[in-house]
Amino acid sequence: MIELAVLGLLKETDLHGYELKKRLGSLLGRRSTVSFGSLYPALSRLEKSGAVKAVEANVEPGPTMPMTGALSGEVAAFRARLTRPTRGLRGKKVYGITEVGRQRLTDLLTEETDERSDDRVFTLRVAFCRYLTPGQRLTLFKRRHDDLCAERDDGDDESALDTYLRALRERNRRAIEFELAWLEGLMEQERRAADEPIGDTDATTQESGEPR
Amino acid sequence: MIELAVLGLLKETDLHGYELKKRLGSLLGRRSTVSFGSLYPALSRLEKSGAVKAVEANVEPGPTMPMTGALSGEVAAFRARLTRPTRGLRGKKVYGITEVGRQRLTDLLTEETDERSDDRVFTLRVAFCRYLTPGQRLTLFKRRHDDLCAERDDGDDESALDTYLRALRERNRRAIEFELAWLEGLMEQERRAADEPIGDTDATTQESGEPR
DNA sequence: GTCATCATGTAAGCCGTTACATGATTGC
DNA sequence: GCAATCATGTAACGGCTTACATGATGAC
Repeated sequence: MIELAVLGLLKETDLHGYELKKRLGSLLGRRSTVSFGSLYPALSRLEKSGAVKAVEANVEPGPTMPMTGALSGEVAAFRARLTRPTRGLRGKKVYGITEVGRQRLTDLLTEETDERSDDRVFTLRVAFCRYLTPGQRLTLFKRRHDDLCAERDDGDDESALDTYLRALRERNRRAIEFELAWLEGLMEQERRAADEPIGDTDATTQESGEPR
Repeated sequence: MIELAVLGLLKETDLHGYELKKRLGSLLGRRSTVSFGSLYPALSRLEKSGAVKAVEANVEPGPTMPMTGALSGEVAAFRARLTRPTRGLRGKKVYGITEVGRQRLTDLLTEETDERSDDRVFTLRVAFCRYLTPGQRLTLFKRRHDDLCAERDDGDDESALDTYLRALRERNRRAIEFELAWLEGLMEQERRAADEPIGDTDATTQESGEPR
């Protein structure tokens, strides 16, 4: 789950941990944001497994001090030797995704998961599904659709429930119905896109990962 | 979360672990059902803390064999000595809630929780809110309402999202709106019930826990 | 007599959290 | 110089899962 989130965000652009957490927060909403205590260890794991690597912080030389003459080069080299090589000016450690990471991301996005694996995983998959092919997207939506149908057609006891249990059932039923309709919209859109393969509406996202 | 579920179910009637799991499954739907590996240890913890205790399995003597004469009593006593006292005929260990447990349940139902504590906790609270006073119920609903409002009024960036991120935002916004309406219905109902204190619609559930 | 189901439990491990510790940079 | 924010990390722990081990009962 956290790996999926990190790789998905890093595929778009290089980022450091702190920024990663902020983006994750705005992606998932205040509820269900990850903590530093799980984010940093996750980054270490991903680095160890070769899915991401620390990259030179891309400091645009724009508003840097003019740095008069030959000495400035020496100073920069000295500072570079002091701080660890992949740390930016403010101790930042910027990560980028690798080829291994890209492959891993695709796996995480398409892998078949155990029916009731956290809604957040599905949400993240949709959030990053622009990195999938139309066919893979359809599969993703279809699987969710089937799961929801199974849940809907499941517990219809209706056996003497009190007011609140009935209210809960009703809420659940309608929430499922709503998401099914939403999914059907997405699937329809996907099929339409497949039908007109020339003037597609969203060509920019296809393989847009800038190769570093 | 699991404690809340167990205590809530046991308040209605004594149950053994296996049955508890089944009821929990139908209460929460196939997604998010708990496993034995967490249920049994949870029961042990609750027993250790005095919130539940093993009770004599209430075997209705209905379809028991006639048991001729004085010997049958001896046999029954022998079997009772063999199996541990609180185990039923089939190795079942039936639990009942204690006074401590009832207090703990009320705490778990009314306790203020950290904004984003699993939706399942809220669902369980509603499922068992018949054990609360109308005022406590209103508080429960109101808090949820406020949390959802905060989430809704939160991230409205709208800054160049792709199709899928926009779809996700829209789904989220509408799901929140829907649940807010649902909550408002529940709150209205609660207030109406408070206004007509005589001919209330659901009197049976008020303090219906049979004292063992 | 054997298979499915009922029933309870333990062990290992994953994934995440909170709390703590540290330090750099910016704004006042 | 001090506080707020940015930034990274570690340690301890919680809660839940899977996989495993065990055994009773009922149906056929």
